[in-house]
Amino acid sequence: MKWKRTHNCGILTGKDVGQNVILMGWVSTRRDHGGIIFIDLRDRWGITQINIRPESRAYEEAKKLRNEWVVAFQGVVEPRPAGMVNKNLATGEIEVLASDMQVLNSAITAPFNITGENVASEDIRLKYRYLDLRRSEMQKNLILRHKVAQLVRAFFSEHDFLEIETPFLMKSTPEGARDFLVPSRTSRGKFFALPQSPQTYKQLLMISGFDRYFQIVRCFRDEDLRADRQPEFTQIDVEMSFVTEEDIFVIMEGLMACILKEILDIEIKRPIPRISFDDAMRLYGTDRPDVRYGLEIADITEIVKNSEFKVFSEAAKSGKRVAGICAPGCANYSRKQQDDLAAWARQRGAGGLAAVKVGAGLLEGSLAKFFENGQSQAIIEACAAREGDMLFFCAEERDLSRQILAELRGEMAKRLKLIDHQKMSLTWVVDFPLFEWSPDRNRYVALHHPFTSPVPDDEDKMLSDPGHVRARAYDLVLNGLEIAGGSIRISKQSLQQKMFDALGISKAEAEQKFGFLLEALQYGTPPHGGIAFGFDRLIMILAGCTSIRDVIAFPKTASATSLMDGAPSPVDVEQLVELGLRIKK
RNA sequence: GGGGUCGUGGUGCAGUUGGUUAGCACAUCGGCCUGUCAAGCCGAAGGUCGCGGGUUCAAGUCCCGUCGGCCCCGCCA
Repeated sequence: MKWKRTHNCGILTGKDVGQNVILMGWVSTRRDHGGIIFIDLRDRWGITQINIRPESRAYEEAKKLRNEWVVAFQGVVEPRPAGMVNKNLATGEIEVLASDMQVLNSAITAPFNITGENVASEDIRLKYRYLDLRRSEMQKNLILRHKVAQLVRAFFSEHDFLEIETPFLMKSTPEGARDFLVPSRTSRGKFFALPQSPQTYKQLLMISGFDRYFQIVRCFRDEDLRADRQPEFTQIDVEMSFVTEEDIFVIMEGLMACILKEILDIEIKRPIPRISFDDAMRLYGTDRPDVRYGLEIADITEIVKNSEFKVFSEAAKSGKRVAGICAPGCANYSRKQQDDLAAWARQRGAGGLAAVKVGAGLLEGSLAKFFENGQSQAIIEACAAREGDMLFFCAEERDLSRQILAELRGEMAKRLKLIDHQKMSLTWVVDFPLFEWSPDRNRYVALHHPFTSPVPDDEDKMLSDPGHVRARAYDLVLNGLEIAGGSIRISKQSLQQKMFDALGISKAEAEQKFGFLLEALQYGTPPHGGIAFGFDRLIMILAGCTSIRDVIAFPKTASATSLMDGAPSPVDVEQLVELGLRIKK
């Protein structure tokens, strides 16, 4: 490389006209007119049009240029002729009239188009991820990711937080997700685990006195993948001492306000609304409600218990819930549309889906005759329905009812185009249960994690009535996606021990697995709590993507492999021998 | 572990109820062209339809299996 670059490809504008410049980048497109040749030269800052005329010293060489070759151009910034300005380009007012050129590297033909429409399928993109990342969309996403990371660091730093790194090689702990294990060479037969989150470390940092900690940190969970779940992902991890929920909410609301303002220029209203877990489940059927639209669930079990409509009354009497949503203005739904929706619900495990039209103050249609006027009116009132609406009900066990209606809400919102995609709706979900019954393990498990503090009033129920103990836990939900979750932690050793008891973890096991924490808690632990954001998910939403793979530079496939480098892969026998491992056939 | 869906030249797609030489766009190569910006025009090369088996006179098209991508359930404190 004989030359030194003077400018990047996204910066030159009309005010630079006349300057002699040297640009370097990739050939994005070439337009060879036989005489004049145009090259769109691309780097991560943008695209600049290079104009190569037959009289230029670069001309003969430029005829050989192909897409994705790496080249340097020397030339003068010139204004484009009248009417030739490209408004789609930041540099569209100018072009560089090339006087000389150097090919820095040629390129073989790319396996897919890097510029233009015609986006390759995802497996090809993943195999050639380094080329996929040249596409402007991917560049935009990773630049956005960087910007948010910097905002987060600046925000926390300004609020007196310290970024402290914690180990990736740690002790495997029970509970929670499956660990990724790393065999130890020096302690043969023993294993490290990669952190599912730095949970215990950040609590220990609080004990150490590092009040106000944060970290943008990789976490690892060996569980099956989803569009919003990767085996390694990034959290914004936060912990504070001498705080209550309110202190944490205030800081996190400040962070979200800052990010949404800086990135999307959206002002959010603070405080962010809160909803209890119970209310969320009752009104939305899920603990992460999308509140960009209404369509709240109405429970009419008690109203229809004594109705003539056997499907409802018998279900109600047998303990099932009869509940539904009101679809505004859908009274004109055809028989076929109703049947399709019922089939859709049956596919999800429902027995069926009853559709009832709302007329002037009374229900209408084939089911209406089963309800007395009083019942009819009560149903309309419970659903806050108006004439011209359509009510959809199912009669199922509580959990299935919630699950189906939660999905139905989403489906109807989509069909009725009730979702404002510009909108960012944040909600705190609070008052989670501390425990959840696990039929698999035949015991209660921690809904959040075993270090979550119970609500003080409920402490005495931890062993006698675990199902009704509330947790000092909270989630932050953005447009129906959980983007953060946290809690006030247990800071007393005795309460932590009680927690393990309630979880059916023996003294011996607790000592073996969490002994270090139980011991540490006795050395003067401040009350503390925190939260962790799913950084990838947050970026995904801000970028308007539907998969976190699109905001991660080198993601894994749904089966947790890397198509680019072929990981995971077999290793040499020698490596296994060193570790004292043998592969079972 | 289960369910769904996709798999056709380098890439993205089309291929009717199974039936003559598998189409189109972009990319590639060659030619023409001095103002384009997804340049244009002319021409060429390139696929046996993920893989294996089966049904049939005949399969890209039907069936079974298998591999891979994606989505969902389980799982994810």
